[in-house]
Amino acid sequence: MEKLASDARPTRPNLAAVAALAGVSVSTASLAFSGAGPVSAATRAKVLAAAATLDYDGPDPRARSLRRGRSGIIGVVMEDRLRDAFRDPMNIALLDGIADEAGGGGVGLLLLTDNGAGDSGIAVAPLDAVVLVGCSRRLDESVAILRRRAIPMVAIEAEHRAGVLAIDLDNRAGSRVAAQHLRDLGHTHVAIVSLPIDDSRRSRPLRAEPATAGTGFTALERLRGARDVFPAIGGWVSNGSSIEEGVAAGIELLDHENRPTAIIAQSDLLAVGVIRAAEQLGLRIPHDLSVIGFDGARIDGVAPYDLTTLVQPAVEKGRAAGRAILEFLAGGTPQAVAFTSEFHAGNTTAPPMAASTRAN
Amino acid sequence: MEKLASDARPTRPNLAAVAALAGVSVSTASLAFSGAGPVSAATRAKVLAAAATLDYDGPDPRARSLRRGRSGIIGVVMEDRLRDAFRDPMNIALLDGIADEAGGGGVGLLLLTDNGAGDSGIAVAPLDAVVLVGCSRRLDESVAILRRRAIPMVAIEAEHRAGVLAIDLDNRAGSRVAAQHLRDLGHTHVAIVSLPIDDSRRSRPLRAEPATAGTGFTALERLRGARDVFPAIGGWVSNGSSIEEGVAAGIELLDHENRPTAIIAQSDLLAVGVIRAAEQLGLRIPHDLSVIGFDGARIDGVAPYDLTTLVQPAVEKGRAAGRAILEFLAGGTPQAVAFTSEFHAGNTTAPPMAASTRAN
DNA sequence: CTGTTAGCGCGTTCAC
DNA sequence: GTGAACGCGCTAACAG
Repeated sequence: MEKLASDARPTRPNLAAVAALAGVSVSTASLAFSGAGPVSAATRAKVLAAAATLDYDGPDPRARSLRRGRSGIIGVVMEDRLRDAFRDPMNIALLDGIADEAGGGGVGLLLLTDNGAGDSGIAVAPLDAVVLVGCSRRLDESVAILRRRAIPMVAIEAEHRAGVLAIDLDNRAGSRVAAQHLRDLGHTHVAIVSLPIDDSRRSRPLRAEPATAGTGFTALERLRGARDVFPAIGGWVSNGSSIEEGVAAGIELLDHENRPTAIIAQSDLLAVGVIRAAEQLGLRIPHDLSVIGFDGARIDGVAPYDLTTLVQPAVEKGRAAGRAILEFLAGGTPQAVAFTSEFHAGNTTAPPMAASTRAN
Repeated sequence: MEKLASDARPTRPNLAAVAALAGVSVSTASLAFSGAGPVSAATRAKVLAAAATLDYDGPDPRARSLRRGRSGIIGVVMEDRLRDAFRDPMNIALLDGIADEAGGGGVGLLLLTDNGAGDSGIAVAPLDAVVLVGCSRRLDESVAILRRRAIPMVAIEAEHRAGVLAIDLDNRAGSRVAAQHLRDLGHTHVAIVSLPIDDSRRSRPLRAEPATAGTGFTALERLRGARDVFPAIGGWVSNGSSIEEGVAAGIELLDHENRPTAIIAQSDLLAVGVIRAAEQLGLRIPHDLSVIGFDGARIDGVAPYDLTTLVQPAVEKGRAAGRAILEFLAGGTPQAVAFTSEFHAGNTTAPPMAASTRAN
């Protein structure tokens, strides 16, 4: 009795129901929807009509993905909280590049954050492939899981790992160019404002220690580049790429007697913040202080300055990641890619003021 | 023969294999992983050991999601390209709020863009629920599909639709407050810089036409609010919420004799752009021009101004959406939510200069 | 061109 | 506590 009563379908119609109503077999109905095989126009029409009658609109994505072994979902893993990650325009450009290249044809980007704690969803999401965005060793466990699952991985600017395709940027060489530029101008007292270099996420002075371990791979590489030229360079460790952090760092570094004549900021956002701080302190750019950034973000609000910086191809990095993933999914074996940043000479750097003219 | 040869498993181990090796049944093994049922500690240990031996690490997400009818994925649909959507800090705050509330426990946010063309992935992604972010009628078809699939939908600031839970903001009332503020100060010649109001995505003058149709629901609501106070208000339609667009609009509206004494910008980013444009033209804020924004984005780079604006609870909107979705998924029927924006009196508005003092 | 048959890998009834 | 069997909804082989 109950069974008969519940015959009024409280459940979504399935392909079998449609096929039955259309008077064809399930496989035929399946082909009619996927369009992957030879189906006569008449049959397809019948199937579609039956589907319309039943309010059925295509195969269930979950069953489809089980059967095909593909979900159409690409995971994008970041270590930060979303709000922090998206504050940095480089990450947005990256995402955009990935979406540009791999986002068509029914694949979506699944945003995942993973701080190594384990509840990241990485282990339970139906992923076809993964892009690791600047991910540190904290994620080793997640990476191991994905590797066992044979899910292709691409890492953008991260330490190289077996089984993870690397998309790199010449962070060290670029920073070296920046530092050399300052040295060539005659600067000797130079400080750096770095991106976060470890988990602590505390804004603090940057000592001369090597800081080998740590999570901020990009930050460490850029630091190494600067130290290739100024081995003992110190400065300030920010806790994120933002103008605010740059201002704070700038105040710390500049608001005393023995201030540096030039500052290398590890991102353009930080550089803009440093410039703001300098202005607040009454310093003129570039006469009293040279500032150089990194990224080429073309941030609104730098005006009237044209920031000297290293322009990196952020969108292209994303595109390369997207292409690599498509190639993986097509069964190929994409090659690692290394991008280079390009020095842009703006008007925020100049020779240090001579001591004579310096005193006011 | 072939079958025996291929016995060396080239395929990922599955639960059955693990169970066999552990000498237990599949259901027991399943329970050992999900922890959902009573399993003795000894048995679980055996299962886990077998899993480790086989390099098996937990149920296949695809099969799991078919069986349970849940994928753990929440779709976030935006109409824009990602790069445009993420340029607006409000959208980022929104995402963050959603992730905050619904992002724990193995669910991720799937970014989908849909321009109504149909290849959005919305139809094929294994979604548990969807958040529509400011989506227009162009997405009606996608919405219909989701509705037939009985996938819960939440829409943030969109025209109300049957079967879609609304999370609203008092855009009209807020804009009315802004406009009234200017009127109270004595302004009569006021212009507006609006967000995009249709598909054309062309920056252009805003005529006095009502512009009823169109995709920009939020923009139209805010426009209506302004017209509640200044019925014939005109201005400029931007093609996105950015400082650059604000500058362009500002130049258009201000660089001639008969310029307005106040400008209502539909976003803080636009407002900052307008301020920049005004500065470029040698106008002082707020003496020569009053500017009022919307959002309360606290944009880096407004200094030294404290922008007069309407502060909206963007993160809270996201949180509400996330909570609503969780409630839907728990079988409940969440209620629509309407948020209100709050007027913040900064220092970018003032009475219009008297004619006598005006002519420098 | 179309129908039949077997699973994909798992969770969940039931019994024992 | 544990085991056996069934089916989620679909698609990939093959057979006709």
